[in-house]
Amino acid sequence: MSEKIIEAQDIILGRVNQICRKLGLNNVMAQLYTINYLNDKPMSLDSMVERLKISKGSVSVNIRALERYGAVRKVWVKGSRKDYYEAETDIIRVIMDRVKSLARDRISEAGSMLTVSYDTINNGNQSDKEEQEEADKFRNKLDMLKKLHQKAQYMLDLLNSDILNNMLNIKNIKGDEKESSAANA
Amino acid sequence: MSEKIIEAQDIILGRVNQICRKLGLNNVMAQLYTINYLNDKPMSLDSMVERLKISKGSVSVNIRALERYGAVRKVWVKGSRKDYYEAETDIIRVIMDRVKSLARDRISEAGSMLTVSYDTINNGNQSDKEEQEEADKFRNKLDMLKKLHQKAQYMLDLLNSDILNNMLNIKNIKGDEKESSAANA
DNA sequence: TATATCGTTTAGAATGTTCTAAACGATGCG
DNA sequence: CGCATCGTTTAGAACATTCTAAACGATATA
Repeated sequence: MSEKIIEAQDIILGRVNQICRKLGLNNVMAQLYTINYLNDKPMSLDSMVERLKISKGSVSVNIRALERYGAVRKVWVKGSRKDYYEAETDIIRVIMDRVKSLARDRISEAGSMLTVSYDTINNGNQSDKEEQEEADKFRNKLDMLKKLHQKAQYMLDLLNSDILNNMLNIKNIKGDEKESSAANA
Repeated sequence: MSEKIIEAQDIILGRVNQICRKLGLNNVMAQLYTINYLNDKPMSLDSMVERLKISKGSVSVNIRALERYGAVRKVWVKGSRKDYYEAETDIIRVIMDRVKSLARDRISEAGSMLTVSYDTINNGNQSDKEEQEEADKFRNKLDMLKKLHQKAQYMLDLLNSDILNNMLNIKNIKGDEKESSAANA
């Protein structure tokens, strides 16, 4: 690969690194995805090691995580018994799938948490009037959280709906200069 | 505060901790926000220290970060010269503001990154035909990223639009049992 | 079967982060 | 003033993570 291309790619890799730092994401995974996305040919583990200058063990672990998330695919290359990978080019889908998966788990966990917390506060035999008042106020807070929980569930349903997905796919972007139909070669 | 309430709150605090672990968020900030949200009265630094069993320095730093993000407010309490805080109860707004702020910065940075990468690849005088072909393929990838960048900008505009915000506020939740008007005491 | 070439696993080093205790500066109050 | 009570800052300890090199196991090939 030419020096110019490597230089231009490294600019992107550097930015990816910064983004991961800021957002608390796994840098190796992000960079692995990036080079697979930018490269035209499927890449072997060794070529990724060479490209990013990291250990093979790290590549092995993180590329499989990417595969699990549907971000890269293992592809067969004739005449080689190495593993080759290529990136799923629909980045938005990759991200949305991950976000939805995380959100679904969190919402589910929050639901059972609320149940347990309700039970705990209700199983008390408050003799004191002061304490009873406190408990009522806390129950009000739990009710607010319950509403929030339902709203989160609603938002997740929205993410899963066709409406949003169609918007993200079909909607033409301002300044697209009539080349959208010619671009899908 | 009664034991029952503390127990019920701790269930929530435990879950908050797990969520932070999974999503790579700052646990102290999240727990500080949580107790301020759950408590009816504004809290002093000392009461937060006592409640979460963490150092005052940590509370000091993190509560100010929360204040900067608009998640808590400093409030005046008569007859005390301590600082008291109370939580902004519109959690969705707090989260959305933070997400939008992060997204805006990342999108802006990505834009300049693409410019630099374009410049780098274009400033080469490719004599080799092979290299020129490689460069063209790479430019195609950059074009794809440019499209993605525009789409991200479009999504951010959508987040800032009234449409989405109205949906999140007005839309009644399924199973709301006609109590929505009576609830805002 | 012996050997070479893969990908995977893992112990421990290197690195980052998060927390606390103590020092510090500021401010109110007698 | 001098003391007491705040919130803030910081050096370093405690903790968690990420990475690597090397050992390992599996598989193809001769």
